[in-house]
Amino acid sequence: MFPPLRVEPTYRKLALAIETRILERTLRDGEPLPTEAELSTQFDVHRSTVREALRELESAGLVTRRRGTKRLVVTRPGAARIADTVGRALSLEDVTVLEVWESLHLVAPAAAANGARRRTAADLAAIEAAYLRFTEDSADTTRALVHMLAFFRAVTRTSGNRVLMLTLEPLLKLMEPTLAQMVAGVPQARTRITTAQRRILEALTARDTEAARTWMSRYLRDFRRGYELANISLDQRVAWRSTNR
Amino acid sequence: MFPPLRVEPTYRKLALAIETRILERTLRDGEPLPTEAELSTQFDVHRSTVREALRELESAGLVTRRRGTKRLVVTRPGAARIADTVGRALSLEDVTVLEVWESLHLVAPAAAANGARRRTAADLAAIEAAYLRFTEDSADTTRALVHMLAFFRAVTRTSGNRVLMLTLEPLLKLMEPTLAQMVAGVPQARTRITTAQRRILEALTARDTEAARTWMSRYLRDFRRGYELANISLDQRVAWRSTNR
DNA sequence: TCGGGCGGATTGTCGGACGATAGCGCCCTC
DNA sequence: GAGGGCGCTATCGTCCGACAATCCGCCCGA
Repeated sequence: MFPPLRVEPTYRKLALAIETRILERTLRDGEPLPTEAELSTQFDVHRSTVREALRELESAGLVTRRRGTKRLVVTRPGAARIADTVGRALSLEDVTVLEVWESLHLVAPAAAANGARRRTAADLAAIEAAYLRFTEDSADTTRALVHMLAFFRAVTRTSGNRVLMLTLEPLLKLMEPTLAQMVAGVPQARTRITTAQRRILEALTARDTEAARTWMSRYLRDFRRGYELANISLDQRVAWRSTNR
Repeated sequence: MFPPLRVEPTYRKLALAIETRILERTLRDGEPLPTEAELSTQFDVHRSTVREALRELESAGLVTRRRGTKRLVVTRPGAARIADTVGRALSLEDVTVLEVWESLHLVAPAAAANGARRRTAADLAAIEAAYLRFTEDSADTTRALVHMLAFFRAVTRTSGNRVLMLTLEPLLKLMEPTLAQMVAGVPQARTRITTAQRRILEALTARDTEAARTWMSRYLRDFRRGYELANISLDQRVAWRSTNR
């Protein structure tokens, strides 16, 4: 009968106001935010209130502070931020490695198939670069992982679908710990990874949609085999370490 | 050579400390957070600093205030929160409707196929409920949309994969505005939606994996047709309105 | 022209204050 | 004994003001 009559605290209204300006591009990516004092006088609230609003925006990744600088700058929440947010949420839901693997197995082959049609020469170069880096620098597990993830990203980028790219990020982040365990624990892993990556690269080069899908799928299925060999249970919850960005 | 030597402000360290306690389940879902004063004395910082940290956690959805209540309560960032965060990020990337549709067309059929194997009687009941609500209460476009989204959610839930469920949310949220436009603008949309939903329901009931996948896929392809009929360009950027939760 | 130093601007944190109200217990009534 | 109203107190929201640290831009001198 009557409207819900909910009063939002000032800091929230303020955060929303600034967020709106960012969303509608009045404040654009890269622009510095007005100073706290300025916002304080413009909105006629105390600086403490402004600061609470800013912390909210900062945590949302809409504004960030460049390293060793003072002013806040308008930013788009990048892949890393999203991976963090979603990953944290998923880990709080006690999601299992299997669920993440399934999702990756859904996204990556489709992205590869899509990419086989649209890939440009530059895309291929990026993928090949990641592939080569893996072959040359996979002795250290941590570094090997970096290159593997880069390969996934490069392949997914060929799909030209930014939603998929964003979706991929949390999955990679959540897979990383167990993947590292697997690579470290299975001697033949590196060879098999190299082979699969090469096949995928070849398929993309040849614009062979189905081969790209198939090899990506096999690549991921191989991970599962690796997990078994390394005695990693797929039913365990995903690991999560807070990134102290 | 030397460590990066980065000093984090106190409010960030504080936020991280509390976040860690939540992540490791020392503070559990539903529990009330200590009062600001308590945190202030425990960590020996000023209350303003505590409040800045709390705003960060609040914005991350790790703590929330129940309606008309004072204390903050530990929460898991739910689907709505994630949809919000990811949706906002995607809209800032100027993602197109096509990209979202493609992603949905990737996730939903796979979820349905998966669900055809695992669905329980309760799952079916939930899907049927959504289906019936749509058939009975779709005159108003807004309400029709609610039921359509509920159908998607119910079907995806049968997959038993919470990653997929979480992935789905932002997609639905981003599709909603154009979907509404389409349903409002295409007379035969409601009939076709009803048919497709029924087929999907039947396939899930019969545990027919491929039929479930196929019909979900057709259902979504029909959306595209509807977009054309309603003269909605797939290349337009997704709409976004800030949810003032 | 370029390096370096100086001063102002801006952020991070603090101490404290005060009104509004949610939460809780007390007491009163039936 | 149960239920409901009332008032107290704890807690939040917001504000005022202060001060140190440090980043930034300007100006000066070599």
